[in-house]
Amino acid sequence: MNAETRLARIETYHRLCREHGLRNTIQKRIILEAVLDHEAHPTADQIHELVLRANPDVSRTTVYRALENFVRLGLITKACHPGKVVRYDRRVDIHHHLLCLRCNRFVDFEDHGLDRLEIPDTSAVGFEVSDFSVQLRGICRSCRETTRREESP
Amino acid sequence: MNAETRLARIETYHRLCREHGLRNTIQKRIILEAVLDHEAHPTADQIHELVLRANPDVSRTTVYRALENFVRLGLITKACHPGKVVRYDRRVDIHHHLLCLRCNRFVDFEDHGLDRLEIPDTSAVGFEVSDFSVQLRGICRSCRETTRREESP
DNA sequence: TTAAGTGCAAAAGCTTTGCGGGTAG
DNA sequence: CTACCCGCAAAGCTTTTGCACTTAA
Repeated sequence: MNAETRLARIETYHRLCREHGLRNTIQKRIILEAVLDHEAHPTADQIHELVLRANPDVSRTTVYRALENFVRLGLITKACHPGKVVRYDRRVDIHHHLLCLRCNRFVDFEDHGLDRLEIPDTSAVGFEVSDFSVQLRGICRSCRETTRREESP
Repeated sequence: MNAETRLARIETYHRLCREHGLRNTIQKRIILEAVLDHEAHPTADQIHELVLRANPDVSRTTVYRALENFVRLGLITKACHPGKVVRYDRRVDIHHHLLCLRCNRFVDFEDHGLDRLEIPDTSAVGFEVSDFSVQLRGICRSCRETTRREESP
């Protein structure tokens, strides 16, 4: 995430705090920065670990609370994946994902063709769609290489 | 799920058991049928509840083990969603999802236009894509109605 | 016969909650 | 000042594991 986008997001955070009567505490600020600096799709606990480097006194509970807060404000999102632990995502714009069916690796994938996908009519089911994302499933490079090595030893 | 598809899946299960040297036990059979009969995206615990109706002696542990087994065999899949609990899906064919950003409702969505999406080139990242799915995010009917009621009381 | 599968109990891991005290606005 | 927020400890869920016993093939 480039410095400009990062700064803009932090400004948005301050604005949303003012608008919603929320407090801008040291802890929340550190937690937000930790998510923004994490490229992958971190769990609350992974964020907590990062946060501890900046301030060893921030509790796990506060991290859980702040992250849910940020999601509600639309500052970050939750990643949609098949695992059993919540993962957060600093990205709020349209992007897509690759999922490895063997090792569950879950990474971002950029493609302008996919971005231009035409959203179908969902009025029949009463849904008002605002956003979408394509998930591509398959086998990642390292898993394919592992398979090849096993098959021809 | 129509009776024909259901039967075919159970036959596939028997074939996969033979091919992999796995046993066809009463428990696994009941658990498989419970997933096939569940239209939504059930958790392991929801499946366990259903299973208990058919046989009150099947343990939760066995349900967890069997479901992971079925996923590995490709008999069922795991649903990709933002929650903190694993959800299973009896569907293994191409289909799409609607996610309500307010209440987290997560439902299937059929659209042949989306089915024909052209899979982009992922060779640069080393992924071999076999499958895809589109997730449409927005607000569901009942959440929109709740909002409207709150705004104009 | 024998390796896969099962149930139980216990452990492990993730997330939320209640509460007393702290602090930003 | 006061409403929001914090840290702690404890509870609440979900999921996995070790082990002795059972059973399908």
